[in-house]
Amino acid sequence: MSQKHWLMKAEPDSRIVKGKDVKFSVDDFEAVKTTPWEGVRNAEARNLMKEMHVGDKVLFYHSNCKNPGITAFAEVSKEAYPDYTAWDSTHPYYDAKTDKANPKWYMVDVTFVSRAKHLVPLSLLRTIASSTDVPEEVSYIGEEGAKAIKGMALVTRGRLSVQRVEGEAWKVIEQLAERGGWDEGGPSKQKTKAKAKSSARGRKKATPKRDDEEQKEEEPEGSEGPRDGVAVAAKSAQTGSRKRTAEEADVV
DNA sequence: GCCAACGTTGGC
DNA sequence: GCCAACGTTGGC
Repeated sequence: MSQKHWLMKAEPDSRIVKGKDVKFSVDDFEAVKTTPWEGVRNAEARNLMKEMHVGDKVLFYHSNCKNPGITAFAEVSKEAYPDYTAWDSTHPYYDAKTDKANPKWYMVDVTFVSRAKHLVPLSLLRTIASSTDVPEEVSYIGEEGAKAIKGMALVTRGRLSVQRVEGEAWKVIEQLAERGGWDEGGPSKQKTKAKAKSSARGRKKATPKRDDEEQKEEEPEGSEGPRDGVAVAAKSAQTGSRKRTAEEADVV
């Protein structure tokens, strides 16, 4: 398998951008199952999406929230195609500088696969990355595993919203998500509050919307509508990019 | 094409 | 809500 691995960020908390809520949590994701990863407005993140193939595996990451970390596993279900939200002036990530004849921004479709049994917090990954010895509570990942974590873009360059993940690191994340072992009630914690959110009025976000108006049946409230989740990605998307690196930037 | 100013991401 | 890191923009 030439299958590759990736990590994509989304924001689980409500945040209104241009009148629309860009929230897209793991609950939203699980509810819609498949979503266009709209809104990425960063060249490097966009280039990485263009490299994706159907079946590639994706780590779903909660960003800009109380307990940032990996919350689910997903996979690419449609290869890169133009991100039509760039031409929608009402969209939070409208880009007036692009035109349909020459698409600048692209997105892929991503499909939910499963939840991480244990949310794998960024704080844990950082701890592993900064420790000379493998933290005892996750000793099962071994030194090699710890080494793989140290090389993750998530740890070495936080701001990229779409990142490549090496096979070794993927395996370690799987182990961590499956076995846990650290104090999940710690600094931020996440565990228990799991459900309840998505149900909140069923907002899903990005469904199959196309630019006309999608089907958002409910929600009369107007602007801050529920869906659009992926925008998150978008936002963060603009972050990362290359500056000094170029290491993974070779993407182009 | 360098670099300072500015804007944004996103952890804490 | 603060602010550090870092990407982007634009003057020169």
